[in-house]
Amino acid sequence: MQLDKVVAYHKALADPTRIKMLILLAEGELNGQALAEKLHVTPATITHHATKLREASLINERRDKNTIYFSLDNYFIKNNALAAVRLIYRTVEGGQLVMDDNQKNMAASIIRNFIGKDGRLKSIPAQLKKKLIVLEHLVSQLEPGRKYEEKEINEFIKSFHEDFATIRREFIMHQFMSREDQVYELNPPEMWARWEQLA
Amino acid sequence: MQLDKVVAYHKALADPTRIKMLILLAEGELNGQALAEKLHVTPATITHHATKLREASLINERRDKNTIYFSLDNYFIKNNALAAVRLIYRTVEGGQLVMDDNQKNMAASIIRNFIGKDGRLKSIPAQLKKKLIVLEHLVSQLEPGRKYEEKEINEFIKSFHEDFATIRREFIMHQFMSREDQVYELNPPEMWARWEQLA
DNA sequence: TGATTAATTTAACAATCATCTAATTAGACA
DNA sequence: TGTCTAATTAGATGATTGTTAAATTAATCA
Repeated sequence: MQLDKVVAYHKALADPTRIKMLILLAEGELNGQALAEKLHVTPATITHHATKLREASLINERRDKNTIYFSLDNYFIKNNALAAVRLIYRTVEGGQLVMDDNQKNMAASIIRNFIGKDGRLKSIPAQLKKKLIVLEHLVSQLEPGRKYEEKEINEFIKSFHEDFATIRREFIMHQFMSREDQVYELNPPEMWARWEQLA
Repeated sequence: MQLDKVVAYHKALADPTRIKMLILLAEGELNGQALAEKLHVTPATITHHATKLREASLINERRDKNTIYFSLDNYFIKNNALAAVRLIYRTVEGGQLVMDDNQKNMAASIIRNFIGKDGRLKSIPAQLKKKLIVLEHLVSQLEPGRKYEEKEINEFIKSFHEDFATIRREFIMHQFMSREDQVYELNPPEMWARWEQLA
């Protein structure tokens, strides 16, 4: 995850014509001339941009007779999306956050304070740092990648605390989860709000 | 169209010096000269890059005496990281309506007319079509799925125009947002009032 | 083979960009 | 007031970039 690769990825996406190419290709593969026509540029321009996208591994090509069809490389597009965030915050190693022992102890003690022996949340911490620690603790018990209905999320939260509306809103607000069309999903840990350097 | 926003975000991250600035700031706030020293560039260069990062909302500033301390805007950094991916793949599933170039140009020119170089709204268009274009432009800068308190919405609007009450009412009237129990939320774009076929 | 079609390369252009030096602004403080 | 100090601006320079028209390559097919 070196700096140059991250820069290259963002350079590739830092042009409106190239993004439009990718949007078009998301609906299916297209050849150079078709792209040129739809975007009102010349084929030479498409070649130029295709080269940059290919260098960043964002597209693949397939040859049929003498026309070349471009298609998305979904793997690279999606996997580099968070590369910059990872690099900047450099907190992640194999999906898990790197904390020093001090921080681990501090988090454990706060969780002990706010989570009862029955596993339920005694109260919602008012202090931001403590709140983030507790929210992270809760959200870690959700399944990554699974889609949850709002009702399921409510039930999940209610097994910890009555005020599911507030906590659900906090999940979204601090990027622990995202919602799209009534469907909730856990965000990758890179996106979670961090508490480590808060006072 | 949020394409511009996505491009701006990736442009901001498409330079090694800027990424290094963000990496340094992830460990804590720093002033311009400290950054200049650590990166072996002149303070003028830092100012230059800070301007770009600020325009993309990736950093915040705090003044103490005559020193300005930069810090990360974690919210914007993390929330834009997936913006490109969402934009590229959304068109497929959403079956979103696509504007033709005429309409794009018309919208761009109206936005140019009513939004100053500082990003603020010069006046509220009287003509419905123009008003919808401008409202859509404003509302596109809100985060889908996030719940906003009325105070937050007011602040958001005030960063564009003094008359937040009128504009907030327009947001509701044209279904850009909905309000429930004092909590505001962006509606899905399918609900937004459309201007495309107005005279 | 020659004709056709798609893609690439080349050369050129204007625009943008990163960086520097030097000059200027804006606050702080004595 | 005048002197620091930090930041910004202005102007210049060299590099990179997006785009095009024109020439060229590569593959197909009659």
